[in-house]
Amino acid sequence: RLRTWDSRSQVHEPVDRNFRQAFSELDRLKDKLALSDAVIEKTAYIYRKALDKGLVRGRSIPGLVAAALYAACRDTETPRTLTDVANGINIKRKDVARCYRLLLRELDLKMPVVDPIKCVARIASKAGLSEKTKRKALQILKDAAEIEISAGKDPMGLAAAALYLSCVMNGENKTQKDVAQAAGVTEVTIRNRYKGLKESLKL
Amino acid sequence: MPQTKPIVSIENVVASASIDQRLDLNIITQTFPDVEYHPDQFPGLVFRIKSPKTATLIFSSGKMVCTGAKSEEQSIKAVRSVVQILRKGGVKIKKDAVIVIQNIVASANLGGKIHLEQAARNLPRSMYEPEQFPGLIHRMLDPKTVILLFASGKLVCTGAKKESDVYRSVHNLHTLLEEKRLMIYES
DNA sequence: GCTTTAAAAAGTAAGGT
DNA sequence: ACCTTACTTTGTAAAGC
Repeated sequence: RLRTWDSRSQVHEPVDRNFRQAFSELDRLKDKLALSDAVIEKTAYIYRKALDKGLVRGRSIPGLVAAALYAACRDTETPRTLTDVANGINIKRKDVARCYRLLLRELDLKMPVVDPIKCVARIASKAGLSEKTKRKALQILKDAAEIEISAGKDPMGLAAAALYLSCVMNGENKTQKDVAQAAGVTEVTIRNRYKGLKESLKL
Repeated sequence: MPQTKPIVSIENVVASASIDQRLDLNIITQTFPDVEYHPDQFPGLVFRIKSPKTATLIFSSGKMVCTGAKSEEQSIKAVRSVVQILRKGGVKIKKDAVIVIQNIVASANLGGKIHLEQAARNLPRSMYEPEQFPGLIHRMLDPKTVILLFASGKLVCTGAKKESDVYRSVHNLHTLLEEKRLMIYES
């Protein structure tokens, strides 16, 4: 396993030193972000393709490793945000996002769109919400997807709003601020999505 | 073929120009008090004119970049105007500027909503990342342009070198969306 | 890669009242 | 809650770090 790592460029190039350094960081991240072996292997596969395409030339290796890792999470629908990966590797979120889009463009990768339903569990546990509230939020999001209110909206904001709406309906005492903080979005976004969900789903 | 006629507006035209002679930007700065010139920050001097409303970057090499015009014609008119104003201010410019349109940005409305998520899966060379940006980014090969497509059916087309490229791009995408049944009409 | 210019789309964000 | 301002994305040239 992980033989992919060893079958790249010559061991004496500066690029290779950075390469090893970047991947020792990936090992740290594996624990920090609780990543599976499958995700790590997929990261290796994607990074290898980027190397073969010459995408690493003149670019920061950590940035591309982070982007490959994020792409692997997306491809396997592992709920890790761009911010999680960026914070873990200690790079700006904007840089990881730019490298990620470069990988999609140059390697012709097609990723499943982030599903707000898969964001619910994380937000709910961070905010300490009940199972009942979580269940109702999932149903709200399923209904929302069918009416296509989700198009163009941040999945995290939608999931947070569905959970907040669910709290209100279940009488669970959580503030917008609690949910917003757990989801990493602002109260304003929750308010806007909440309004949209209530109106379009007539709840 | 498309069921609706898209409404297209040219929003910004970028042109490069050269008067093939060096310029002293410090003298221009003294002559025209409204220009912005901070060589530490950027080598170009910013020269704004009210009509056509544009901002032209002037470099010591005599090359320029004009941005903000609403058409190819206005962009060319703006560059000529800048050169004329410089001459009136005492700057000796021998040749007329050689102007090349480099980029045209336009907005358009296809007149119907879009199944964005399906479009992301069915349109080649497209990416849709709602956590990063609300629009789907589509790279068209001919004309070679990039279109930012939104769920509302509105879009932004950029990268065109001619106004006709804009209309062709919008028509091509509109036709493609209809063929793949990604448009939702009647609102 | 960055710096600066312009403009649109729609979403998100931040600050003030 | 509002409003305003500002940032995200796309493309493009310019000279220089």
